[in-house]
Amino acid sequence: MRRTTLQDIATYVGTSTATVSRVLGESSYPVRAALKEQIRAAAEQLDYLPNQAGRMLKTRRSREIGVIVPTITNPFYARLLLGIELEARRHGYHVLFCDSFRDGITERAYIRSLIEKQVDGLVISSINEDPRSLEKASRQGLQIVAIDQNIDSRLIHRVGFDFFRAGLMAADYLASLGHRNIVLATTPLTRRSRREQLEGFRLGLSRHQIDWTDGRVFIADNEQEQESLIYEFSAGRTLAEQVLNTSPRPEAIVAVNDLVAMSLMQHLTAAGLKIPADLSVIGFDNLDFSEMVTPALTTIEQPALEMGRTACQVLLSQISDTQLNPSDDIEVNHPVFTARKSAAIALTLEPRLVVRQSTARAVKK
Amino acid sequence: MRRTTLQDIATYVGTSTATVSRVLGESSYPVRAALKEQIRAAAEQLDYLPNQAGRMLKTRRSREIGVIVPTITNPFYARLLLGIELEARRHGYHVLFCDSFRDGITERAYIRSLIEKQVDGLVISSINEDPRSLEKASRQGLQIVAIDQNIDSRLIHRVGFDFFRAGLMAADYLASLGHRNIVLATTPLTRRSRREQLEGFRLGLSRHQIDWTDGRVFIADNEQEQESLIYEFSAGRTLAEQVLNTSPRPEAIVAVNDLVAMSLMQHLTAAGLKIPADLSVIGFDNLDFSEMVTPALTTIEQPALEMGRTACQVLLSQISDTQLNPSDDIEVNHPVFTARKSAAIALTLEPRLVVRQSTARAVKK
DNA sequence: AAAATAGTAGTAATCGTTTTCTATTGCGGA
DNA sequence: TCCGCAATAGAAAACGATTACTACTATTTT
Repeated sequence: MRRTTLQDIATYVGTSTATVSRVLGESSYPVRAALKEQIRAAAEQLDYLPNQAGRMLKTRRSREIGVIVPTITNPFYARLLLGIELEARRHGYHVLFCDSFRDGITERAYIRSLIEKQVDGLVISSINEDPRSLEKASRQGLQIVAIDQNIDSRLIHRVGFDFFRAGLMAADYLASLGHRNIVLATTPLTRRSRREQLEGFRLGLSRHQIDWTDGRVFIADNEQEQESLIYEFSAGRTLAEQVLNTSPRPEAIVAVNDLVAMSLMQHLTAAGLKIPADLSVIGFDNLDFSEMVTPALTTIEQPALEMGRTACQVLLSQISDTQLNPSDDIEVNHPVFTARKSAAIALTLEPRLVVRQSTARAVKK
Repeated sequence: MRRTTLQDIATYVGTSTATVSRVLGESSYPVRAALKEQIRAAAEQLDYLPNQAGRMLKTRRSREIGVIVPTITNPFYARLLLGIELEARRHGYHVLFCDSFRDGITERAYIRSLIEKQVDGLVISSINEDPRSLEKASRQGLQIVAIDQNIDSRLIHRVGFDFFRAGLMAADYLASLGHRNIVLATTPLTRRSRREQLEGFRLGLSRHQIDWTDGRVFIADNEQEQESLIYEFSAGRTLAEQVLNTSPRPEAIVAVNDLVAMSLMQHLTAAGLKIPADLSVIGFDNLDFSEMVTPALTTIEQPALEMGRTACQVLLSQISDTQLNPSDDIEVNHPVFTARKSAAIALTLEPRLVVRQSTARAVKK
């Protein structure tokens, strides 16, 4: 049951571990062709698989990156993870996956644990506003890319999304359809991205001379509820109630993301409202599911897969940078990308409006 | 930038690595209380985090388990992964996540790579029918739990689902609503689970004296298409076309899973059919999304979260079994569970019918 | 009073790699 | 003929943790 080691092969062939390592590790160090063959054959014969723990200890690289997301049951993050994984695999890296379950303590424990595992880098959608725990990790030599959020720190790289512009676009679009009584329905504004979205939303309204009042933002405060594993679905229900209890009833709703939008529509429809005739709804993300619901959801796309890919590219480019390994350069496919030595990289992806059936022109009164 | 090691702490305090290791590792070996304190303080001071590579090499355990699924963008697998992770975390284990992208080669490469990483165990929803690559891994000392499928092997543990019974229930339910022209719409029958589902479906029909013909099974053969990352959505479109081109048109459809069902409904509705008035549809899985679509989907629940949890419990129980570590016994919450030494464990979860709005009584003619 | 034992700490071996030395050839050029 | 260098290979020293030994006290036990 003991696994085959380099030593086993060396003994089997009658050579030393040094030579075996050189052959199997494709080193440029010269070894007699015949011996090479013998060693390869023996490795095959004995089902040799290198023990990464040993290699890792010596080389100080694990070829693993950690990924921390708030909830994998949100398809947005599932897709993000896929993008990261696809790119990681392309470069021979593995993904250590962690679901923080939207809990700061769990998140910090994971960061710590990932450092112990010697991951070469970390992609995180952090739920902590405070960058200190990340900066500490960064000072331990860990390369970090924050994703889907904006963190202020010279140590942390960022692949973000223009939430402000997204909020602006949503408000602008609804206003341009003639709606005036437009509201924002959101989960608590604990993440900066949500606050930016709100600011964009406000600017959008003001551009159309729509007055701001605090009544324009509905917040679901059932962050803790676990009745559905997708907590946005509970939030959507709560928000639907709030909307129904408000008079005059809003004509158009900007939902903080597609999941909330879907749930909102479900409950509003159940209460007898016709969407988009009675009420327009717009979401953010453009999940695969958003065109499966009825009516198909109008939304602002946030390209999860591309975001994951890009984040991973940035991370790997920085890792090979740090480790001075010029052999395999990682190319980052982003126009704005410029690798500056020892400065945090920040990329921003642009929102795109996807019009479907959940929004309609305001009816003239 | 160099990380703190045990040696650094030892030097700092003026003691040996042995003592430091004993203190920080909470060993039962006695160490003077004062010294203990000093060491702990120094560890804190120097931001010490143990290097798992070193530990792993010596202890031969990584406290990592690998998870391989076919596509994380399918919420069923996302949820399964969550269940596994939740349970793993509870026991101090980490998850190395791998998406095989429904590709056998990739899957095998991952298995190999996971062994190299010294994972203590593996949970896999394998897309390879042939258990040999898994058995080989098992012979390398890896504990393996196959999930969401049935694999024939004395070496591989299983946490499955009664697909046969599920297929039976679906057929039975539709027939009991008075439908006679019932069909099965599925992706290719490359997985055993699908074939079992089909067999259950056949038996269900025969119990209601409904004749079998090959025309009762529709297969979408666009497994390769990547137009949507959720390939079931393309499959659903293809199947919808097949259904629309068939005459007489089926009265009721059993879809191979909820994703296919959703897509089917979307395209059939787009073609002008009313569901469930013109046609009943039933799915499998009971995704969170299945009640968000219109009409809300009737389906047979396959409890993904519980399945993930159970699989992880089984795996961990076997790991601590192998490693003769009786300290932390893992409890498997399943009635049928019996830990038999050196025999594969097999658990089966039972299907449950969830009735919603996509199915209705047949209209009398 | 001698011997066994509990408490405490350090030395050194070990896990499986990689890599730096050190050594031994044989060969071409001076 | 001698020197330097390329080709080839093994010995041994890392990497950072754990742990089996060894060793020295200070008690207990007999």
